[in-house]
Amino acid sequence: MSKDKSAKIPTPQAVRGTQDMLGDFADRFAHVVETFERVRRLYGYKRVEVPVIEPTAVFARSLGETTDVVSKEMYSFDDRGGESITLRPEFTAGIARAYITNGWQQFAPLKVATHGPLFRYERPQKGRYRQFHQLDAEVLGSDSPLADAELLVFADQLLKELGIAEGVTLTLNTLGDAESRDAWRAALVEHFESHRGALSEDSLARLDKNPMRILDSKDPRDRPIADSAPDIDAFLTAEAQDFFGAVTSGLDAAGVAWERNARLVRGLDYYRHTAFEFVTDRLGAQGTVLGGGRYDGLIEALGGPPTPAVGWAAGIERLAMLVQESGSFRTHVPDIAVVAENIDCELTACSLAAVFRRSGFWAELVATGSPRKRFDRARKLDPALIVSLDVRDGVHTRSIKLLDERYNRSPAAHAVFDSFFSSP
RNA sequence: GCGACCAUAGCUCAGUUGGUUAGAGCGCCGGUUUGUGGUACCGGAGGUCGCGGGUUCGAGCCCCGUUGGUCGCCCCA
Repeated sequence: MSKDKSAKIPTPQAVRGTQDMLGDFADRFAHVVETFERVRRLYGYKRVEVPVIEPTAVFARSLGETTDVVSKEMYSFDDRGGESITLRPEFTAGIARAYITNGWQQFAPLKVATHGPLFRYERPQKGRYRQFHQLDAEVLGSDSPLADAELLVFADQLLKELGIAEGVTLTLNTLGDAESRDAWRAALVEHFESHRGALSEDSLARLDKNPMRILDSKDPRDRPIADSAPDIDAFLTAEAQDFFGAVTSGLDAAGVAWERNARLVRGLDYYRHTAFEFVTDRLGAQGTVLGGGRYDGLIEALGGPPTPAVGWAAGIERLAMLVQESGSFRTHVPDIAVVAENIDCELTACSLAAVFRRSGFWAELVATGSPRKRFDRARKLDPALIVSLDVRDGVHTRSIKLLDERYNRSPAAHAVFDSFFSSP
């Protein structure tokens, strides 16, 4: 063997913006997914699975004119057949594609839910990763405002059951129908053009590319101009007004609190009517916990029949961080620690631990290292019950002690323990 | 793509105006307290000070570059 340290094999690093999860955080992550799976069933959302990879066209089409996003922020590559493939940066486009190519129109209106990894080539920061994970819920083929309302009530219940609704606000806006939206957009452009000289450099660029985005600019120079810009309300058609009214009435009827945010916009043209975000100030610059809206124009943009649809997505990592902060999720600890305090007890302890496990208890066996320190190490596992096996002066001893008074399976564990030592 | 801050033991960090052999706590391993106990004490293993250059008699410390991380901007489907 070489003693030359320079010959040491370098360990490859994790890909930038990806993360490894262990223990508590991974448990919280799973808890978020499990809660989502439970609640979506209460609302009758079918489970749907779509590929992680799609032809690049699926996302390029759905993202339309925002060329920066398509060209710079997607993980795309050519496969061996020369086809351009993209790792999904969102769920909606893939689900819309599946809806069209599988003829799921026959099930409309179709309520579906899924979760899994997504990929975006962005600069990592708090709550923002290159591989991240989302929960997703969509209703395809319904033009009813009650579909929007139900989707939001679902989201609200999810956050409440996760115990993180405190400090999270549902902010809501309408983008109107195509006619309303176009009229509003034109009025905004006119307003911003008239204040062109006072806008920030960033917003001047937005004025050409995506003028509605000036409304939520963070630059203090833009705020007065953005705040004095016209709201969409004056441009809403009667139908659009009724639609928004029906959504908010549905929310009120279901007891879901909401706030109007007339500055909440969506950059893409296929978004219509409802736009919403559940926001918090506890996640740094990434304040959106769950967001979505109605995208009546998307499926048509992908070459399908005109199909109204509405949906939302939520970042699992962000939800897991909020779960951590709220302390609403208890760390998993073992039911029982079985300690062999003497070498002659190790096999018995091993056998007893196996019996506990077969009886449905999470049992940890502590039978290595210094015998004198095993009990202390077992205590540090924070089990509900602790079982000690020892040999004192040649006599085998055993004890089982309850450490967590709230633990309700203690009698069952005692029964297993007694039975183990009374059987021949 | 832009900016700020950071990088020392497995983890969290200290390390003075640049000055002998780089430290602590936690964790890990072993031993002692012949004990129903999360204690205390003793000992041990573990470090290319992110990497590469430079300045200097001398660099963990100063300078340049680089890589990575964090946070923010842009973007946000």
